[in-house]
Amino acid sequence: MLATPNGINPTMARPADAAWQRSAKLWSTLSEICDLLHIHCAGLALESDSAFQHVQFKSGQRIHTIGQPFDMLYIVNSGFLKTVMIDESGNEQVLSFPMRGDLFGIDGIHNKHYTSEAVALSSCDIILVPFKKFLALGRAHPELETAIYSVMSRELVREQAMVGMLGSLSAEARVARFLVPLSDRFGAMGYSNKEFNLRMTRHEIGSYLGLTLETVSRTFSAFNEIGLIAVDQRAIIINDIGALRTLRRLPPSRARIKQQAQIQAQAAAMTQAAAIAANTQGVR
Amino acid sequence: MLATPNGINPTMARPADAAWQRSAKLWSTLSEICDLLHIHCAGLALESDSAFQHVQFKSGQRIHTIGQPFDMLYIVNSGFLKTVMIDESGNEQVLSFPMRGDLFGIDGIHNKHYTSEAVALSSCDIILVPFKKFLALGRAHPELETAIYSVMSRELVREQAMVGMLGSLSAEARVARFLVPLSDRFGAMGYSNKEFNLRMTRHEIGSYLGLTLETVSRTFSAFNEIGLIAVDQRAIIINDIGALRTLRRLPPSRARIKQQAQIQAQAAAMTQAAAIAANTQGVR
DNA sequence: CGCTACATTGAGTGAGTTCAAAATGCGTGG
DNA sequence: CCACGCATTTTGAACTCACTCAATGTAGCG
Repeated sequence: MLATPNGINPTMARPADAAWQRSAKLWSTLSEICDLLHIHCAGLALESDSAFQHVQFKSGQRIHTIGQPFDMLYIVNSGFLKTVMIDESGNEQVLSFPMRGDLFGIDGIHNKHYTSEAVALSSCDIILVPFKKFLALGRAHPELETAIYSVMSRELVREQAMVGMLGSLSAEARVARFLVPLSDRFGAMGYSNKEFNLRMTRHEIGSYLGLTLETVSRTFSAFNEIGLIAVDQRAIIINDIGALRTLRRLPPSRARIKQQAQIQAQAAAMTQAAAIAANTQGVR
Repeated sequence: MLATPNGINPTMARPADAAWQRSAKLWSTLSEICDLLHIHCAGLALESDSAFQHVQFKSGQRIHTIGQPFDMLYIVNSGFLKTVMIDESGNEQVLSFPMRGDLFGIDGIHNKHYTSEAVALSSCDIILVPFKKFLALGRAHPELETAIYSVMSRELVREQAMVGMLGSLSAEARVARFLVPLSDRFGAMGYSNKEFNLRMTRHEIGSYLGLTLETVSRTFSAFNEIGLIAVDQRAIIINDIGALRTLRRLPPSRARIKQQAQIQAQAAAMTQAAAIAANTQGVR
C-alpha cells in the first residue's frame, strides 16, 4: 500500500470554517513568490510592504469560474487542482492540473473574463495576485517583468506541447507522458518520484488526454502487466520512468501474443473457408 | 469549375515581383503596429523616432528555426506562414497558420530560444519587433504594456481552444472549424469570405488538425457532396458557414445511404456464405 | 449496511488510419 | 511548346485503435 503524500485528506468540500484559517499562512512576500515560480530575482529590492494574500480552498471548491471578471492571477502554494473549459455542447475538457508553483488564470487577461474555471481537487492553499499590482511591481523591477513574460511564454509552450501530443501520439504514449511530468513534479516537491497518488479521476485524466476513461484504465492496466508501473486505484508506483518517457507504442504482451496466435490460427482457417466460400458463392 | 476567387492568383499570394519589392514598406511606426494587432492605443503619444523594420521572405524561407536564440517577435504584415514543432522522432507538427495581423515567436521568450520554427507559405512581409525594444516601449506606455499581455493571453486562449478541439471533436468537425476562422480572416482582410484559396497542403492541414492528409481530403470531398462547400484543389467556396460553425457529425449523405444499402445487401449474401463456411469449417 | 462514485474488464463497433493506385497540376528543361 | 518529373490530391480497400455499451468489482461515507 502506498502512503498518502503529505497526508492531505481529500474530503468533501464545503464553505470555509474558521479552523484552518488560524493555522494557515496568510501572506507571502514578493521574493517568496519568485521562489515559488522559480524566478531568479537575486537583485530584487525587497519590498516588505507589498505582500500577497493566501486563501484556502477545499476539494471541490471553485477558485474562479468561466465568465467571471478577471482581476487576479493565482499561484498554487499547496494542493492540487484542475482547470476546465466547457465547450458549446456543455462537455467539460480538462486543460491542466496545476500544483505547487503553478500560475493560473492567465487566460482571463485577454477578454477581461476567465475562459476557464479552476477547481480544487484537494485542500489547497492559493496565493492571490492582483494583476494590476503585479504589473506595477513589474514596472518597478525589470527582472520581474521579464520573468512574468517568461512564465506566460512557458504556459504557451506547455499548451503547444499538449497540442503536439494530442495531434500525434497514441493513447498509450499519451498516458505514459502524462505520468512523467507528474513524477518529476512530485520529486521536485520533496516527495517520492516513484510512488504517489493520483489526485484526479480516470475521467479527468481521459478528458485531459483526449481519451475515454476506459482507455485510460485499460492503458494503466497494460502498463501494470508489463511491469512499467504498479497501479492500484489511484496509487501509482513508477518502475521504469525511462520507458514511459520514450514509449510510442506498447510492445506485444503475453496476452497480446496469445491473441495474435489466435488470429493467425483463425487466418489459416479462414484461408480455406474463404476459398470454399468463394468457390461456392463468388463473394467479393 | 471554380473561377479564381476574387482575382487572387492562387500561385503567388501577394505578388513577389520587383514592382512590389520596390514599393515595399520598409519601416512601420508603433501606431501602425498597434492597428495591425487590433490594439486600441488612442491616447498613445506618437513617437515617430521608434520605427520597426520590415523584411520580405519568399515561399519556403524560414523566419526563425528551432533552437535559434530568441531576440525578436514577428508580426505578419502580409502573406501566409506556418509555425511548426518537431517532435523527438522527427515528425513535423503544424501549430498555427499566421497571417496578416498575427504575432509569432512568443514561444521563444521562455527559454531564450525558439521552440518552433516559422516558414513562409507565400511571399511574406514581416515586421521585426526586437523584444527588448518592445518591453521598453511597454514601460513607457502602460496601455501598450497591457496590450502586450493581452496578445500573449489571446495566444494562450487560442492554444487552449485548439486543445479542446483536438481532444473532443470528430474529424469532420475539426475540418469544418478549420475553415470558419479562415473565412473570417479573409473577410476581415477585405477579400471575399466565401471564396478563397487555401495556402497550405492537405498534409499541413492534417498535421494542424491531428488528422491524416487522406482524412482531410475525404472530408473536404464529403462537404462538397452535401453542398456545404465547393472545393477544387486549393480553391474553396464556402456555401454554408453556419453549418460549418456548428457541425459535429456529418449527416448521412446519398453516397453513405447507398453504401449502407450495399453493406446490407452484402450482409444478406454473407449470411449464406458464412452459413456454408461455418458448416464446412466451424470458423468463429 | 447500503448508497454513491469510481475503477476495471469484456465484447462489439466504427471512425480514422494505413497502404496502394490513379489523377491532377505545375515547374523545368529540352 | 511539349514532355517529363515531381508534388499534391483524390479515391479505394482493408485494418486497427480507441470508443461505446454493458456488467462487475472496489472504496469511501452517511
